[in-house]
Formats: sequence, C-alpha cells, structure tokens
Amino acid sequence: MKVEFFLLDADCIKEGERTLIRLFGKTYEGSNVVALFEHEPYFYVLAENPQQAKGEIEDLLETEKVKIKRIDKIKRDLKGEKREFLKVFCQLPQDTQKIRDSIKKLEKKRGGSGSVIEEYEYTISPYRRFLLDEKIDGSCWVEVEGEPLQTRLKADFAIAGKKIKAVEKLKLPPLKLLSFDIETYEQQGRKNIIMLSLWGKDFKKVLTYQKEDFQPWVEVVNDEKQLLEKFVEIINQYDPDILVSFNGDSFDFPVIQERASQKKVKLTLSRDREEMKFTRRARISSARIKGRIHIDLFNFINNILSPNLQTEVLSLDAVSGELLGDKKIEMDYQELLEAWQKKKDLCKLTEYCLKDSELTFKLAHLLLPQILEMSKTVGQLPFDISRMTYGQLAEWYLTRKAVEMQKIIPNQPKWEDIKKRKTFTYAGGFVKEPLAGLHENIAVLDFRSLYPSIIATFNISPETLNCSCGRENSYQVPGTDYWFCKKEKGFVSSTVEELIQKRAELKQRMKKTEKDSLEHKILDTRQLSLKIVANAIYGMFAFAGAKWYCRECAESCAAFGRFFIKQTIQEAEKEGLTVVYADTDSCFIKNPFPDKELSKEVDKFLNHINSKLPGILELELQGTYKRGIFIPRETAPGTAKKRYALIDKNDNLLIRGLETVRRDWCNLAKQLQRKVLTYILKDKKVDEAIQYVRNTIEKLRKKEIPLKDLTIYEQLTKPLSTYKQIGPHVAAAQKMLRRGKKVSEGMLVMFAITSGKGSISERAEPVEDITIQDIDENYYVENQIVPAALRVLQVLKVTRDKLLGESLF
DNA sequence: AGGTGCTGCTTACCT
DNA sequence: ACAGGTAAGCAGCACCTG
Repeated sequence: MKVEFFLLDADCIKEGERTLIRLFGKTYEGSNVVALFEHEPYFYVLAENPQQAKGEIEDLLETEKVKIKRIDKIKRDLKGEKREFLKVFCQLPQDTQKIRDSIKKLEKKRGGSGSVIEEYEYTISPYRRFLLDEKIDGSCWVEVEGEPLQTRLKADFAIAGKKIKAVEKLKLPPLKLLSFDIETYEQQGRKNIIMLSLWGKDFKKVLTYQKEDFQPWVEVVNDEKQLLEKFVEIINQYDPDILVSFNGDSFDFPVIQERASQKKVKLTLSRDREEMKFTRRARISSARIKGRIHIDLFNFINNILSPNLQTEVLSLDAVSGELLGDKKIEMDYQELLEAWQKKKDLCKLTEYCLKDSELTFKLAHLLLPQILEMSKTVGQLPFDISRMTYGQLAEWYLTRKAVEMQKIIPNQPKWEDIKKRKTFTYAGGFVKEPLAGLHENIAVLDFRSLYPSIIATFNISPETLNCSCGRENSYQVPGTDYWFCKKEKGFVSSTVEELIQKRAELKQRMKKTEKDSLEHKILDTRQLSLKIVANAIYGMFAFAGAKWYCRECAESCAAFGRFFIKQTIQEAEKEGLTVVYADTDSCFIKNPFPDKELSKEVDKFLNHINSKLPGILELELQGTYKRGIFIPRETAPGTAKKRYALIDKNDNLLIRGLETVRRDWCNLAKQLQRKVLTYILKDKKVDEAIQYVRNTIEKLRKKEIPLKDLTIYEQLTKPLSTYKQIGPHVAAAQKMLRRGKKVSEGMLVMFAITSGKGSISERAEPVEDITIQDIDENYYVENQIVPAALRVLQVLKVTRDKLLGESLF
C-alpha cells in the first residue's frame, strides 16, 4: 500500500533487537497514521589505514562482546578533502555512542595502539539521522510505501514502511490545534492545580472542583485527581495534532506531572499511549508528547521573536497585548487566592483562566505558520525548531546541507575546547563618533545583509581559509594575515550564497502577488526563515560551542565590514557629503549643499559606491529624516555612540540607545524623554519641553503618578548568591527571598526606590510590597526625570537649574 | 562623620 | 548555548577634611 501524509512527529524506539523509526502524520483527509521503518544507526571512523583499522575495530568489539552489524568503507568529504571513512552500522538506538566510546581506545592521540584518528556523527539521534538521510523536512508531505500493520498506537492505521520520499505539496492537512493553561494555588510550598482551561476551534472548557453558578463551558469535577483524569480524557478525545502552551515546558507540564504522580494519574497524552516524558535540553527540559507537536510559545518568542518586540517582559499578557492587541483579564494573585479560598468571584477566575488559553491559541494561530515554515527550511521537526536559538537553527541548516553534499559533520567541541575557544576574541564592527548636536536632513544608508554578503562574496568558509593557492591568488582579508580561496567554493560560503539567492527569488515572486493574499504571506514567512538562518551564520562562526566554529572566519567578516564602511565614509566625504555617524554597516549622511536636493545627492552617491563594490555587496537607502539629535557622553568628553533620535517627515520618531528604549529606566522617565524629544525634533520647542518636565515633577510630588510608571525592571543574570556588588535589583531580590518568595536566575526583578535611610540599593523594594506612599520622589526627580530630560535638553544649552526653575535669573 | 572622586561590577542596548 | 562595541548607574573603597 501507498500513503501520503503530512509529517508531525518522529522518534526512535527499540523493539527487541531492532531499531525502529516511527513517523506520526496526518493524511489529507485527516486520518492519523503511523509509519514504522527499520533503521540501522551508524557513525563514521577516520583512520590512517582504513583496512587495518577495520580489523582492529572488529577484534576490539569481539573481545568486548559488543555487537555491530557491519563496517563499510565509504568516501566522504572532510574539510574540503575526499577521504576514506569506515561506516560502522550498529543495532540499537544508543549503540553509536557506546561503540564509539569503545573505539576511542584505538585512537593514537589518546595513547591508544590503533590507527584510528577520529570518530564522527555518533551523537546524531536516530530519528534525525533518518530524516536527514531520507531528505525529509521537518514539516512536509511524505509518500510511504509498505505493508499494513496492527499496532497499539493511537492511529487510524499503521504501516510497515519500505520506501519513503518527500513530496512537494503546498496545502496543510486539517490540523487540530488545542491550547491549555492551568491555575495553581500554593499550599505549604506545594502547588495544587485548581483550574485547567482548554481552547480550540469551536471548543472551550474550564475544569475545576468548586461549585458555583458557572457558565456552561465550566465542568465541575470532584477533586484535583479527577481534574487530571479529565484532562487526559479530553486530550485523547479531542485528539489535537498540535498542543500549545505558554511556558508549558517550565511551568504547566512540570506541575501537571508532579501532581499526576502524587495522585497516581497516568499522563497518557501521547499517541503512543505511553506516559508523557521530558526530553533533556540545554537549559530546561521540554515536555514531549509523542505523535503530537507540543509547542511552548514562550521558547519561540524568547529565542527568535524577542529582539523585535517592544515589551520589557515576555509574559503572555504583554506579548499578546503587543502581537494581538488583546490582553489577559486583570486579576492579581491575591485576588485569585481569595476567589479560591473564600469562593468569592469564582466565575471571574474561570473567565480569567479561559482567557489565557484563548490568547495562547490566538498567538499560536499567528506564529505557527512561521514555526512550520522554519521547520521546512531548516529540516527539523516543529517540536525541536520551536525551541531552538538562532545558532542552533543555523547549525541544523548546515547539517542538512552537509548530508546532502556528502560532507562529514564536524564534531561538537568538548567542554575544554569551548573554554579554550572562549579565551580568543577579535575586533568587531567600526563605530564612528557622531558629530555632536542637532542635524537637519539626514539620509541613513546601510549595507544590505552585510555579513552574509561578505561571506558569499569572499568565499568565507573554514576550508577555504588560507588555502594552498596562497595569499596573492586569493581574497585577502584587509588588515589581517588571512586569505580565502578564489578557485574552490567553500561549504558554508556556498550555503550562504544559496540562501541569499533563494531569498532574492522569493522577494521577486512576492512583488508579483497581491499584498494581502495567502501566497504573499507564505512567501513572506519563507523569505524570513531564510533571512534568519543567513544572519545567524556569522554569529555561529564565532560561537565557541558551534560545530562549524571558525574564529578566523568571523574575524574576517568583521575586518571586511570595517574596511567597507570606512571606505564608504571616505568616499562620501570625498564627494563633499558630511558623515554624521556610522555603525558597523550603516552610515548617516547630511547634505551640506543648501541649494541641492538631498535625495538626488544620495542617489548619485549610491550609484557611485555600488558601481565600485565587489560581488553582491550593496549599499542602500534605509530612510531619510528631517532632523536628528546626537548627545554628549556623560562619563567622558565627546559625543555618545549608539545613542540618538531621528524624526521623519511624518513626525515618526526613531530612538536608539537612549533611556526611552531601556527597560532599566522607569516608564515615567522614558515617556517624558520621548515627549521632550518630540518637542525638540518636531519644532525645537524648548520652553514647552521645560514646562512639560516641570509639570511632570509636580505631578510626581503630588503622588499623582501610579506605581507602575515608577517601576524599574532589571534582570538577575546569575544566581543571587554570586553577586560581588549589591545593586538595587539584587537588593530587591534579596528582600523577596527573605520574604519567602521564589527568586531564580534569569528572572526580571521589578522594583522601585522608597524613601528612608541608606543607599539606593538599601531603599530598593520589590513593587509588590509597597504602595505609592513609600516612594522617594527625590530619587525619581534627581535620578530619573532630570537626567533623562537633560540628556536631550543640554544639547539646547538647558542647564539643571534652568530646567528646574531654581535659577534666580 | 561626612564629602569627593575613582574604579569596577553590572545591565542593557546597537548593529 | 550568538558576536563585539558601547554607555552609564551605582557600590565600594580610598582618601581628604574638619
């Protein structure tokens, strides 16, 4: 029989002495299908003398009574050279690692006797190996040929697969999406689940175990045990393909698992009818539900989206506020406790709980296309993709390419290697000190994808570095002793080149489609995936934990980058243009000719520069602005880099680096600085700005400013006990700890400065423990409002005394 | 005891 | 568990002054 299905999930199991790959999928009609494939895990061995090594390995495994299937000899590319490898086929899932450990004894470099040099690819998990070798992407359609099979798995039918291939198909099958969320109540340090909500298309439910006159979507059960049982029942009945949570990996599922084990409830949520498991990852474990895709949106938002978000906090409330324009129902923890303990307003609590699931569902609806597209681009399962960082996405993309091109994948560095790598640093981008003060008519030019373009243009790749062609016949890296081959294309560089080309094609196709059409949207998510991967590769070169680590490559990218931005500045000045500022790949120019039009001068300059630039390097116009301000440094003489504000012809502000965009400044000071910038940049209304500051101070002194606008956010970047210096956020966190609250590494401390005795730190209090009455207005005037305002106003010669109206004149 | 000025720890930003 | 370049606040300390 032959079946076509959309791949959802895959894993590997041991059945007797066999290794089986399980593919879980969905047919176009919506049937659940499982395909099982026999699989032989394998890894590669590089040896001085492959024939001799083969014998030695066989003898060694014989004496250690380790079973393998066979050893083949095979040619593979290692760092640009074709070499002969031994391909060792194993029997069971973990055998590649185990057998590799045995063979390690034959490595000469470890003092062994044999001719083995190194082993490769022994850590790639079997299901990933299978997908890589069969050229199957993370979320794509496959066609499987095989025999029908009886299984105990939760599927409409199963198939013992013989053949598999990926098929190109645009449409998705009917996928069922379900989101969930829990509310907990802490008692003697133990979390109890008091409520659980679920949200799907035409489905909403809240489970709880206290009675009231509830909405019809609330189901009252007897107790927590029954709540958990009901949860399992609903999952199996509704049978979602994608289960979505917000923080499910680190909160909901750990709590659910803990309570389920306490109450002896079996958490059989998976389609393999086994209990839910956590798979270990770097920082936190992930809750894996076999056969379904558990997407924890927090991971994706935190790893991929957060740099592009405005919000200070990555809470469900803040993120959905920004992305959906919808917020949680307002209810603080105290209210929640009271609702539960005193049965007060329990209805509101059910609505609150349900709303969380609704928001999670809607966020999933918005973000899932990007996750699935990314999964297709990178070629890993959506479960894995949704939890990856930029570096990991780049690495798995390269891994897939390497397998395609029969190249050996470099080994993950050992811990000592990582430590050693971290000791090397190199020079990065060039930053020009800005011309001080206000400027009119600024054009911002920047290099399109500077580092990816450099990698592609100059063939920057680990194997092309300092090639045998010699310096003179190659691309020489300015200001360094490195060069890159002009003859043979490198692996990483050609991959980046392909990414850029594919993206350009997609952008062309996008131009031919309607802006609001589905096709346009699909093309857009696809080009964004390619952009993310391409941009991550430079960082990956310099990342000590990366398989394709190459410090010289990263260093060369930066060196070329510095060369071209400096050249651009020089050329601009030669053409009589004023360069106000430059940072890494951008250049701010001002038109010094009052009689000439800026846009024409810019066009002329861009044409001039682009005709000289090599390869695919291109300088483009990012935008024009009618006015901009650059601010003096606080701590040293001169003008500050990376801190400025621009205003365009529609009076839109672009603010970078200033207090306005920093979360460790209170909202009041940030909003005030934005207002001052608007007054100044729009029409230089200095007096109005001063008046505004004075009014704000007055409001503050009258306690008319809410506490939330005085809150400062700062992250604990390490364990609380390891701080050498107790700053305000650390002091506030210490107080939280003493008051019995949970304090953890990575958490965002929300605090405000109160009046009283001692240093600022001593007066920093967690906001949850204080009211507006406790606030030290003087601190907020002197350390927040005045500095934020003066930063801008000092450019217009406003002094502190003038600002506060304390001057006698 | 209280002020002053420097250094280093720390965070968050820019590209 | 992504890089280097940069600004800036506050603690902590040495030192000075009276």
